Amino acid sequence: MRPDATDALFKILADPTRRRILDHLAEQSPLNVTQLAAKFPDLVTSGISKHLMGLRSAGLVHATRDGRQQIYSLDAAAMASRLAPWLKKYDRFWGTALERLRQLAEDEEKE
Amino acid sequence: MRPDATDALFKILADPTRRRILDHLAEQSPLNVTQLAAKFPDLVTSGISKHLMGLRSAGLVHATRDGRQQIYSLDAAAMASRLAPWLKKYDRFWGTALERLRQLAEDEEKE
DNA sequence: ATGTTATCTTACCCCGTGGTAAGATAATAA
DNA sequence: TTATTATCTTACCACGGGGTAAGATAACAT
Repeated sequence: MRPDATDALFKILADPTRRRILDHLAEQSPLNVTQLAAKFPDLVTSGISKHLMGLRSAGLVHATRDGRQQIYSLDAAAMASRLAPWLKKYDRFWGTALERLRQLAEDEEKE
Repeated sequence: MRPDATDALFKILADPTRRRILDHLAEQSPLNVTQLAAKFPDLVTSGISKHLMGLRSAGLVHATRDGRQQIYSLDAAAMASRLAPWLKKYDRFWGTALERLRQLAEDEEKE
């Protein structure tokens, strides 16, 4: 009943805008708040900042300060380790799915 | 802006009760609605039914009818294939994380 | 046929939260 | 110092959605 770490992770990942922020940071890191906000023309900077605060307190990104700017980077290792316990529950089923995933990645590389 | 398949997936996975339903179905399938509802003493059957309908329309579980009972099973292959496109975006980062995941699974088997 | 059981449907409440706007804070510039 | 820029904070609104309760359906029992 009381929310655990996995609950917090999926709650954070539930929002499309936050996942898109992660996508952008995966493609290019680091970025400051205004650079990220520029990628979302129909959103306002404070909203992006709020999402980033959430992502940071969830530990999926980390921020360093340069002057007055907060510079965000993806923490992919943290993402993987937060996700692992949940994925592990279904190992029994998608042991083959991981193979398939690896295959997808290899197919991608060939293009 | 318009929601895509990944948005729908994470929206469905966002709710802790729905993930727990998936957990139960991973542990034991198939189960009918009342059997599943019995696992959630502080929730009412109609709520569980509603969640199951959501999971079914998201394609993560499938239901067969036996008399007047709807019998639900986990569709782990579907889960994996829905999750793969998103996971694939981060392959570059957690190529090693997949190894780590496999390692976790192997450690589990030893116990 | 009626009664009963299992599930779905509908309507409703209410809390959480994404989004915005405006003010506060902090750091650079002049 | 003052002005400006970048970010955070706060307050607020509005919508979505989880949860419940009660009614509707459908299938079996008698």
